Amino acid sequence: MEMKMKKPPVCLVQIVDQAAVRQAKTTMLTPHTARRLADTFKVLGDQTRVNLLSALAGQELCVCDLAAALEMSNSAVSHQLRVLRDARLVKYRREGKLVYYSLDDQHVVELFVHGLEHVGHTNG
Amino acid sequence: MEMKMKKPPVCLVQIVDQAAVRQAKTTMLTPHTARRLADTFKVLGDQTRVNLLSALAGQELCVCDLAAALEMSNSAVSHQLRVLRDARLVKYRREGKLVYYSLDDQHVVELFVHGLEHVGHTNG
DNA sequence: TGAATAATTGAATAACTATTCACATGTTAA
DNA sequence: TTAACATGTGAATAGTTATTCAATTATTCA
Repeated sequence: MEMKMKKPPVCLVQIVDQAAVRQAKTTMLTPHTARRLADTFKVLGDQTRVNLLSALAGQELCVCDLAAALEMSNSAVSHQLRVLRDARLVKYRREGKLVYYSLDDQHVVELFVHGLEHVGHTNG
Repeated sequence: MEMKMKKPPVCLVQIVDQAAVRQAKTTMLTPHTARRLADTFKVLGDQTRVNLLSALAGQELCVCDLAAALEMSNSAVSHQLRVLRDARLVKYRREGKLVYYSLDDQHVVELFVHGLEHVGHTNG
């Protein structure tokens, strides 16, 4: 969760290893890339959205069925689906009164797999 | 323009496709796993922590050098390092007054790579 | 037309979180 | 002991967000 607080004064604490700091600044991601990467992970960092994505891993589902599967209100699900849409993680198609959502690509699944490896669980 | 009002039904879960909902419930992660996966991504979903991890990608660094590289206060860095430690994403070793942090394993780097693929894929 | 259903959305609110500040802890060296 | 320094931490604060509720939009069908 990013906060736009005013920038703190640069701390004038002593640097131990100037070369190491310079090296770190070269390996660090650019501010723009770091922000975008963090934003991507932030979207994945919510249980409801993880549930939505894993429910969509095998099939497309309409909003009300997603709500039933997650046992949540349609409104709450719809709000989170918008976040996933904005992050280009899911796509949707309308079919009459229903809107079917599905994963936008397989990257999410790979991210889940690697994340689960870190978690230390392989089930799910 | 006024809207005709209708009281919402008591049960607001209207299932369209029972079989699809059952199927979704089987593909969904367990609540415990979903929570842990979301927690992992949540830790990665912060620009400061992304910066810390990418700074540590090539070398170990002490707290004050990390603070210098990120141009943040030692306190703010220390707070976030604790989050990374609790998530077992970084490890540390004390050397006199200094505490050197490093990546706990290289799996974080892989997560970053896959996350960056998605970032590059979204193009905006 | 109008009613019914599915989905979306805006506002409000409560819960969460990243940073700052002040102080505490721990280490080294005199 | 004392000082100096690196790091850690609790509380306060302010920005953020997930959910609920109510209303709106969109589509189909009688």
